[in-house]
Amino acid sequence: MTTARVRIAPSPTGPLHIGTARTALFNYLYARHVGGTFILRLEDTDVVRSSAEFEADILEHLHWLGLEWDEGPAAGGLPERGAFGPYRQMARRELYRAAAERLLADDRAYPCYCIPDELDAERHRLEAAKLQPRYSGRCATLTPAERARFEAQGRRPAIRFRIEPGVVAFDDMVRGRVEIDAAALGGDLVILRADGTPLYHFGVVVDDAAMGITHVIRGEDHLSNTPKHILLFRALGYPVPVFAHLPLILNPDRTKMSKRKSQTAVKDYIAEGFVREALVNYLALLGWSTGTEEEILSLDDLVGRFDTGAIQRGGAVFDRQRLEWLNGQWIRLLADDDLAARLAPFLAAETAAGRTDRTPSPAEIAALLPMVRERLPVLGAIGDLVGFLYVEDLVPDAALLVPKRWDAATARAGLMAARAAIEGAGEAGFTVLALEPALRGLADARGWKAGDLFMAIRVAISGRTATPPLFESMVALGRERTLSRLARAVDALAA
RNA sequence: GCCCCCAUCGUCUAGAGGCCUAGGACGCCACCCUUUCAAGGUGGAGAUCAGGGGUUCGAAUCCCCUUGGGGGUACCA
Repeated sequence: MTTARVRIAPSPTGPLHIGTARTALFNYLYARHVGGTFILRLEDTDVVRSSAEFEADILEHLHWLGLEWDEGPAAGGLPERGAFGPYRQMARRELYRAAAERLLADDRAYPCYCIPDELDAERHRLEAAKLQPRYSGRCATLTPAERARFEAQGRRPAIRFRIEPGVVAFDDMVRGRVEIDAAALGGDLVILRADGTPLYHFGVVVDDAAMGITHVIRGEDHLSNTPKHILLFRALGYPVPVFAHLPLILNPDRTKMSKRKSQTAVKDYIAEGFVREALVNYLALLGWSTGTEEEILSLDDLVGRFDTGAIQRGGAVFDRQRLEWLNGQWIRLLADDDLAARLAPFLAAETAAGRTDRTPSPAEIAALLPMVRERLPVLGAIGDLVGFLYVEDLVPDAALLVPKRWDAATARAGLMAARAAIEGAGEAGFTVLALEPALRGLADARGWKAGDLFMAIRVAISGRTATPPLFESMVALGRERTLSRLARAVDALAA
């Protein structure tokens, strides 16, 4: 056991993002590996973009991934957990206000009456002149009389933190020593808006301190901002946590992964039928490796092997193909009843979408498993694989019914003979074991290649050229329907 | 522009001075297996370790420069 406390602090301004999920995962792995505490905090101070729906999506999917937090807000009917709450920033406004007051009292901060338009204009002027945009400090030295005049005009001040000159250095767990000159920070920093809500940089620091966060593990996009946080921690008299900046997950063009260029919502991966084990496994190995050649690793395996020293420094391109491969691996490892249960909603969705006429029962799904398990890169592929079993009317394409080496007449004769053989074999002969030798024997007797006969039958019963194994498929379809589909295919070829 | 970070096969990575004629995985290509599709098996192509200087008996590994890429630079997070 250690007293390490780490957190994931998402903003509910969008559905759970793959990048947030990965950061959450690394925090979780670190916490569990060292026996520390994993905390969830919602940074909902961007009132305009935040929503309850997004918050629910984030919580639901972190939970879905298995990243259970030890402390976090009340949600979904469950009570708040942890002694450091509340865990939503909008409920902590008094803390920020009080912290800002302290900085004001110490003259480490001052009220700023500049209005956004003025600041924008100023910034654009500097950018146009190829100069570093930075706050002029115009309000840094206002006299009480000047402040009173602004107040009299009805201006409500934001609070700015004074950035003192000097070099800020820290030892990052993944990058080593990082030094940044405070002069590069853009001047005095707004920490509180006029309406009293904190800006990100301030909220994080006040909360991380108040919640006793010991290790801040986050994306590299925060690296340059870290000195601001360190300065704030110091000004407030708080201990500075240890930082670890993770490499970014990248679009194929190597820019920061974005909704615009990649599929970023975890829920969209779930909808396609990626399983949590694969997503977790894949995300963990994006930017980190065990140093061994193991690659199929459960969440528990990952916890046991996690080591911040092995975290990669360069960004990692998100490779969907590799994710799919891992997903297939995990699907193969699932227990029968587990896989069946996860498949059920996808089969129901096929019916809901009108692609099938009915949804198989749990018993039917269980029977399907051996023939589909190794053919599913994602659970959502189940419809394409077995949908033909659950449609009423199947009209096969006459052209597909004729195998490459055959002509239509042969196909018709083959299907008629096959139907007769199957019908003649009766109920007792309609098993996987009996069907194969019967139909193979038929092909031999007629001088056909078994594969051609099988292909014609396959298309007749399924409408497709790629299906699960034929005899299993026929049995799953049932004798009556197999016979009628064969008859129908014969008719289709006669026309 | 300025600041910071990064740099091994297309992609994810192993490699922490000699074990590297650079290993594995995904993807790709063959072949095997095979009733199709998968899965599986075997093999192959694929990286002058971004380039250039050093240091060293010896460098993918250490240092410097260059180049390239990324991130940051808000009263967004």
